[in-house]
Amino acid sequence: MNLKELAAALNLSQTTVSRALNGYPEVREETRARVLAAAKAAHYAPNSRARRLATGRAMTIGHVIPLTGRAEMVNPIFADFLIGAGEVYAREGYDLLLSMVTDGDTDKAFRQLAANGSVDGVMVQAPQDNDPRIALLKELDLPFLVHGRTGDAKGYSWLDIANIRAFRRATDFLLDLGHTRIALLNGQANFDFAQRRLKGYTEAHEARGLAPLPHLLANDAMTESFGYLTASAMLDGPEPPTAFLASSVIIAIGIRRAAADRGLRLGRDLSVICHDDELSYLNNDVGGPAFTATRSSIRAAGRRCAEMLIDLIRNPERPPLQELWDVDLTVGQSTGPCPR
Amino acid sequence: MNLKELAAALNLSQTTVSRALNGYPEVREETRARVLAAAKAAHYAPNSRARRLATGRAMTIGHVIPLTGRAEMVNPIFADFLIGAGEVYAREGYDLLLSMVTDGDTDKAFRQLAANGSVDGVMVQAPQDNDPRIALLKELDLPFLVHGRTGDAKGYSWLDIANIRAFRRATDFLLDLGHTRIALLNGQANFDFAQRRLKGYTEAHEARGLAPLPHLLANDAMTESFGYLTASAMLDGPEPPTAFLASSVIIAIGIRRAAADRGLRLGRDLSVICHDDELSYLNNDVGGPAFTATRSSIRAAGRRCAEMLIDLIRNPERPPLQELWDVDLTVGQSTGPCPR
DNA sequence: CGCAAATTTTAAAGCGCTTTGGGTTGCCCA
DNA sequence: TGGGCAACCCAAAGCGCTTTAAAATTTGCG
Repeated sequence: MNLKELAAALNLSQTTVSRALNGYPEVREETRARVLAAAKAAHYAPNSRARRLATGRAMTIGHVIPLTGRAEMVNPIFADFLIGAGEVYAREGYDLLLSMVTDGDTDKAFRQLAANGSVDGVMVQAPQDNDPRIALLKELDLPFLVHGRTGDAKGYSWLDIANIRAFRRATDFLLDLGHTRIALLNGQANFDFAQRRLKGYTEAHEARGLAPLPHLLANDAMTESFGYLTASAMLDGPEPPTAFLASSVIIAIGIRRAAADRGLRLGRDLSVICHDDELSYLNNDVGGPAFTATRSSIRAAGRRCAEMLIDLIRNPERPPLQELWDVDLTVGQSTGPCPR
Repeated sequence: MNLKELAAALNLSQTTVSRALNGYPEVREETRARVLAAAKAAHYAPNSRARRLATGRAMTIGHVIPLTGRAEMVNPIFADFLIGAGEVYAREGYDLLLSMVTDGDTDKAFRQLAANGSVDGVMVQAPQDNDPRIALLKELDLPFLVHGRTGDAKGYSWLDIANIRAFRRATDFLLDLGHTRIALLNGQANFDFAQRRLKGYTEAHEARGLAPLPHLLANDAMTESFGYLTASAMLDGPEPPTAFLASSVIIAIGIRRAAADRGLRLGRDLSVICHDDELSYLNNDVGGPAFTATRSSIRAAGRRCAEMLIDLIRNPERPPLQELWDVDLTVGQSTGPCPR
């Protein structure tokens, strides 16, 4: 059943039927009712391919996930983000086009999307310093929204959390407890968020005249094994840390395993703070939060990012939207005063 | 730049240009070369909306993710699956349309997809018994592939792992080690895979004249907190288990936390086996596998499912494709003989 | 009651591509 | 010389919708 047939069955023109269906005012309410009833009865749904061609809008938003060898670290986080964004897209009538590209092809993917018009806008996640994607998307004149930010963060729209402040806060909390050997297990160094977190960590130290210890800093994809191996090595090495700061719950879980292996009790023998994206399957709150954590729901971020991007798409002339979310520190069972 | 302009610039008809670009034989190689060069120079890419309308193919595959209150458990698993599938789609020129729907609307979502022709086929994950989606998709005549299976598993295409065998194997392994109080922390009971795993577990017991202990069986969304809370309760309860069987690494991590809280060492005081989907950020293999596990890469499953689905789309008359993957048991550090 | 204005409906022109069904051209061979 | 056959190329007809411009109908009002 297509529009033509439906119109014929109703003895109306395609124009009128189309207008009735799309809520245009120039059709009598009685006619509209008739049309809607017939459409429903016939299970008519406009062909989206034709509609997209006719309107010139794709009603689709693209998420491009680069698959580098290692940065699939994005997974646990990107999934929840995706779900948040997807909820909003569904509500607003947008489709979500997910594109997996091998790392070097990100450029090509964006150009392709822009050239063949299969999306109205794209979401950019986890920017690195001076991320080339931003310049490219500006050049392509494709609406986009960055989750995170980079560089001077001017001239484009983004939503980010206050990483510096969060990690400064977390570090202060540990310093206040008397810890001085605090390890930082961070994400890969080229990500902007990792740099900001390091900055917060460093600032907290410097404010007290302390210097972070280089042997306690590590960057890598945020996997459980990174947490486990690095914590193990640090704990077994000289000048072991008495506290860990981890950029993700997943890393913290690895740290916890390393601690357990050594018979160390979290919160007593060893302190751990992590950044908690509030992943749905890693709820940190059951029976009181397990990990002391800086928290910010990545899913909520996905939702808000989607809203902002849609806003941008609908109002192309809008100046950049920028939102900085503050992050709170939840004290859990994984921290305690520095032993001895 | 569109086809018309490109053709005009080349002094050729749209037909010829289109054919040259799409590799049809009835165009001279010299002409084709000219066309390709011009297209490249002009950064021409055919408008996908127009192409889809003209060909009648969407070149898109749909994944519909139901967002029930709790089954967002799917997350960690669906993300890796998605990545695997996405790799194949990209290679084969298909787009991936991701649709988040609130649980009751799954039907509507599928009907919509079918009616407005925005996808050529859909992927179905985590079927429940007698999953209504399967009947619906048959009725809608939309190609689909099920990851998992249900019911008699005839009459439609699927890829599944040998859940019964895997869990029977794992249970036997624990029984062989002398464990008799083996807890099973399974996924939600309505999922087909959970039922099969329970079956494997039960069969292993019955083969030795043992009966599974009801108080050691639990079903829920596969989160860390489910593992933690349930294991905690069981360990503190009467007749505590000496071994756990978990349907996911995430659950096992929760169990490990419960064990650590009680000063129990895995592999010595308590044994744990889990099913490992080989999630990229939860590598179980660093420095020897942490958990003894039945393993099967969910990402590889995603890849294969995508290939099968595309095959189905391209050859609509093909009889159902069905693949059952065997699962191997990797012995790690989390299991040992029953203490005492 | 009649005419202009407002309301409702329509025919037809795209949107940018693919594809059908012919045309041309050039070459070979009788 | 010309008929037949490839090899190339093209005009035009869709694909199913939206939207413009105009026609038909109804309404308002002196």
